Amino acid sequence: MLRSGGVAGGRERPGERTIVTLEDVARAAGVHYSTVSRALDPDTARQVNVMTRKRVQAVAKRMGYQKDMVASGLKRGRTHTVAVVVGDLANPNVALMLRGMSNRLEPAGLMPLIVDTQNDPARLERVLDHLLSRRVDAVIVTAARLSDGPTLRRIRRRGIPVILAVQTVPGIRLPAFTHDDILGGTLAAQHLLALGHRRVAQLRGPADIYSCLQRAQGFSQTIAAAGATEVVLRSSGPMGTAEEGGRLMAQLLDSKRPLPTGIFAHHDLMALGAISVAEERGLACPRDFSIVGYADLPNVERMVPPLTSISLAREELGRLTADVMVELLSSAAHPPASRKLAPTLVVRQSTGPPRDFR
Amino acid sequence: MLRSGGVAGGRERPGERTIVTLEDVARAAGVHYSTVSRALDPDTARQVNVMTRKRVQAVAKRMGYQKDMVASGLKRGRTHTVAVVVGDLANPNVALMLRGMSNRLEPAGLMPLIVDTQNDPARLERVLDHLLSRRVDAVIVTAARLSDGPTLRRIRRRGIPVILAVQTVPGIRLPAFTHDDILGGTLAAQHLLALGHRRVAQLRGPADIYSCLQRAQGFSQTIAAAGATEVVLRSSGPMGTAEEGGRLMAQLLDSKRPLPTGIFAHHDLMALGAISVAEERGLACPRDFSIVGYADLPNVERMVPPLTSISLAREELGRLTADVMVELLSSAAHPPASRKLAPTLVVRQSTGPPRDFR
DNA sequence: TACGGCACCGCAAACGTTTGCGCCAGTCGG
DNA sequence: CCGACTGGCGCAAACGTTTGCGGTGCCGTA
Repeated sequence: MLRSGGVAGGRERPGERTIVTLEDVARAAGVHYSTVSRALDPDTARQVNVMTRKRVQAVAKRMGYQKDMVASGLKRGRTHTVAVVVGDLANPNVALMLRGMSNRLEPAGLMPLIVDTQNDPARLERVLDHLLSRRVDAVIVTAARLSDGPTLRRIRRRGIPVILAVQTVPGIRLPAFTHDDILGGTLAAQHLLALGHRRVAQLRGPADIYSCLQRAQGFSQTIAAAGATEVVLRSSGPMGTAEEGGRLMAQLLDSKRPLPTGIFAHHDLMALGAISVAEERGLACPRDFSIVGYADLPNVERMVPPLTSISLAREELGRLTADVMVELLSSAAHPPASRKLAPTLVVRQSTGPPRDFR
Repeated sequence: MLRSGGVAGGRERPGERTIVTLEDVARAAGVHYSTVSRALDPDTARQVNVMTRKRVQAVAKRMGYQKDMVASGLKRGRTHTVAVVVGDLANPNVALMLRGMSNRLEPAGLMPLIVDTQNDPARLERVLDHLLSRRVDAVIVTAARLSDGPTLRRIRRRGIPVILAVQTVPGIRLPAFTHDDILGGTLAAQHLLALGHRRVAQLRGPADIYSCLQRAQGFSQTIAAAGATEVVLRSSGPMGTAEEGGRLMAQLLDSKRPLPTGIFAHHDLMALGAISVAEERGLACPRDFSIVGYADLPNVERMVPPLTSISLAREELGRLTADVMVELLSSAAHPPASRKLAPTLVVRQSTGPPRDFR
């Protein structure tokens, strides 16, 4: 029981947390509470006479009855809650995707339970256990690292539906809704090649993120096929941060080789960090080198220079994933198939022809 | 039911969602399940003999027992869930605050249930009903509009603790954790005055958001006290968007009066939109006019020009609110007192002395 | 030996829903 | 007029925990 005393506290008089139960309504309506339960559930409402049904519904409404989802969840074994595991809530990409997801889940009566792993793989396991204990109906994992495979399989073995979004893990038998990052890398490469760049560099994101491997693959393949030369720098840092981009750019500038004219950064922030470092050394972005970012962060078009980037359909990915989840939980039909969303290239002013072309 | 063979399906063999109950553990340990319950709850563990306790705990661990929080919630009346109502998940400000909040709630065993109202006041009511039905232990509302007062009072009358964060409503008797927006407005005004601006403008945010009223009050008071002249433009739009900022700036430019040399925008995005519009008409930002933003959005320092802005302690606000919530739910002591966090001015390059000073 | 006290543990009643079952009163076909 | 059926509803058993109460043993003291 809750206790006591609050003046201007967050609570009104405690204890008077007056909840209206089926039994209360039943008494007021002069029927058994099982009848009330049936009358209020659309699926069973036709089992009760239309007159009593109307009456019960009226009484319930008047008394402000609200089904206790906790009790219902216990009885039915369905909590109408789906957990959404994200790597970092503050990442604009995930925020947008979450919005798309919420917009679809809520009308379907599903509540997203958003948990943040802080990009800490160890937390994923703890968090998933906690979620299972809360009896969520399903889990959407948007922050899977390559090393998370065993954990994910373990969860699935618990008999709970798991869907991956944004990130996936190769070889895992789970439906995944991702961006086509190979295509993303390819688009970046094609763009640089089309501008005439023949010496390019790649600033790669963390190696345990599958989508970074994909981006790298798409990019390198396309570059190699065109016979251009590529130098690859690998980030060991946490995520695609500006600091990491700056660090890699510094490496590039410090090397003996001539600076590549075209650069592909695995993240917009990395690109921005790289540009900053270059500018400190007197290099200007579209003039001395071109750079393509990734993820098309909000407001990146207002930066200097406005960043050419690979744009991802984030909200749509969220919506798509949610749609599939709703389908999976309601009809329990065939298992969903994975899908990839095609990114697009957005050309702005951080890319141009290489200097020796002019 | 679904088929299995579990090809790419989200589930393993269906139906075998095998959950281990107290009774299962009890059977395996040769005790009554009430004993298991006691042995596993730290609060009651000392009621059971240390030997049986150890044994039961070992068996429970071996069998992978996990308390069913749904059943526990039904029995105890506490779900260890707090709802967090936000206006827009994609807003970087709220994302950061949520991160701070989650970081404090989760270690305390509380799960944030994040719901997005899409800045639609009508949704607030629906959403709150839904949350009550899920028996959340408390609610944190971060998106309150002035018109939401009655709704908030209604919820509090339901006997559930409510805490406001970021936004508050004047005269409401609920603890609120906000930024000191009067101070924010004052800082902006002082900065412009100190630079020598005597004709200033204010691009105001929506009038039903209390913090915008506060910003306006702090700013106007300070300007008036210095004897400078101010022109105020009111946004009718939804939120502090770039479009809205551009629209107000256009109004300002279209008016007969000479352009004010110093501008205070209620939001960074409004400031950016205003700058864009001005540049389209051949005006440059620190040269022809100065502008101060608000909220210090991430990466705003990488814009052109890097924006002078009022910086808010977002994560800290989240942490603070969460701390108070944890306190409130655990000790049930005195009701918490409201607090305001002081914002700071971050001077970058969108402000400088007025032209006639040079 | 009797008895109060204590530590430990089992019993069973909740919490608020859902739902299979069965009862009752009509209705209908034969 | 009887049996079968049906629509409408009540009964009660779950779902998995928590927890007040009481019952066992066992100890120590009188």
